Amino acid sequence: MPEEKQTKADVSREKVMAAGARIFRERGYAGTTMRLVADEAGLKAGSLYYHFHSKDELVAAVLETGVRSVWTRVSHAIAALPPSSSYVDRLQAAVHSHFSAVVDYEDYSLASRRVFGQVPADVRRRYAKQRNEYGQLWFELLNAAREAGEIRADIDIKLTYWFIIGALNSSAEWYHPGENSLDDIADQFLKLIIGGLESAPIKARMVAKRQAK
Amino acid sequence: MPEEKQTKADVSREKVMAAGARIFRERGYAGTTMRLVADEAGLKAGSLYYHFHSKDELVAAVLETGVRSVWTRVSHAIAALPPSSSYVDRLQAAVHSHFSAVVDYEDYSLASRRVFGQVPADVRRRYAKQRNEYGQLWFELLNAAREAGEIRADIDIKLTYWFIIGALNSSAEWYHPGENSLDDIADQFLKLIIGGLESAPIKARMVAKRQAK
DNA sequence: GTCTATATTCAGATAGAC
DNA sequence: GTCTATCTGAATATAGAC
Repeated sequence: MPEEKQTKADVSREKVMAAGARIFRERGYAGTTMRLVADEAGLKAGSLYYHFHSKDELVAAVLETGVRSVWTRVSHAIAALPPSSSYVDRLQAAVHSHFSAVVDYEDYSLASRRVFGQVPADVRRRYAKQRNEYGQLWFELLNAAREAGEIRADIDIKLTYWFIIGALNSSAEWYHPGENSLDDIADQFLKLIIGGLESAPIKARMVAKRQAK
Repeated sequence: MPEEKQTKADVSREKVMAAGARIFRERGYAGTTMRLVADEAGLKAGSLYYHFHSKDELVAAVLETGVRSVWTRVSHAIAALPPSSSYVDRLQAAVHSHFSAVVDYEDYSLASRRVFGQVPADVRRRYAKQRNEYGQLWFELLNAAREAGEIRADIDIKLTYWFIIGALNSSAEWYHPGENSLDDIADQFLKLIIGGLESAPIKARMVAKRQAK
């Protein structure tokens, strides 16, 4: 095999990208300077251009890595379920794995959130396309769950998607490891998403009312 | 009365601030130049400094206006309810008014989202303080609802707050007037927040299971 | 591969005329 | 109040030594 290991260039490239994610996350697109990225990566500014031909190429790589990481995690989590799993089970796996990925790759997640809308139009288009492809996974899941009667039929799927993803993605903004465990938060989110806020007595009354009709 | 109307300076100041919100929203903190803001406001760059002594002062005003607008809208909506209203009613009013304010003041909402974390530390501190004060309104509401037994007791209030606010605030990112009406979306969000995703039959089964214990 | 220059462009902010 | 003109610092990107 020609390349069995990472070359020195691969290692440096990854370091530069990780540094980029950190700085883009903190300072946005225009606020990030190649000097700051270089410092964070332990290089000099000029050296970055050996790995990325421009700032745009760097930010594109960060964005791309961000979606891909989450996407991979979520699709693996769903694929790992037994085939007999219900759609609600699958949704739970998706919520849990998306949330944990957003937190684990927080530099990339937050960098994406922050610089999307600030990057040049062509970079944004490529990234939006990729993000929509990942979104398809959710659409199909939600649609299937609805057709199977496992989730309510009176709510728009696209809206549901935005709602869930919006809530989950914003978690990287405030999550501090240590306060609550990641699993704990994911479980509470699941309860909210699936069961909603209403308390059991109220829920029972609502259900009774609906069934009385 | 000394000032019965807005002075010319007031009018210009507001124009500059609105222009600032638009540009900060689109390009982030560092990506926004005083020249771009001036263009948008129909002035020359130098003239901005008559109204705001620095870029930081401008961004601080935009952030401050953003929270204040939403806060005012939400507290008025709650105050307008009959005193006999349930906590769930109040929550519904809060969700609806927060959502509609975020959409109505979308330049300010999105500018805040995007530049928070990019602005100088002292500006960020002031804004975070104000945002937390607004958050108190939600904490108190959610706590009261829980104590009254109207919402489930097995979920952390702070988490619930982040969940709801995260979902609502992200709406400014994708909302396009015309597709769905604002009220329609707000209603669907309410259904999700209060009742959750689960369909009526599943909900009934869950409730029955819980009551059987 | 990474370094030390350096060119070129453009930003925030000020001064003073109108 | 708004303009024009300009100072000063800092950014991206390149060139060429090591």
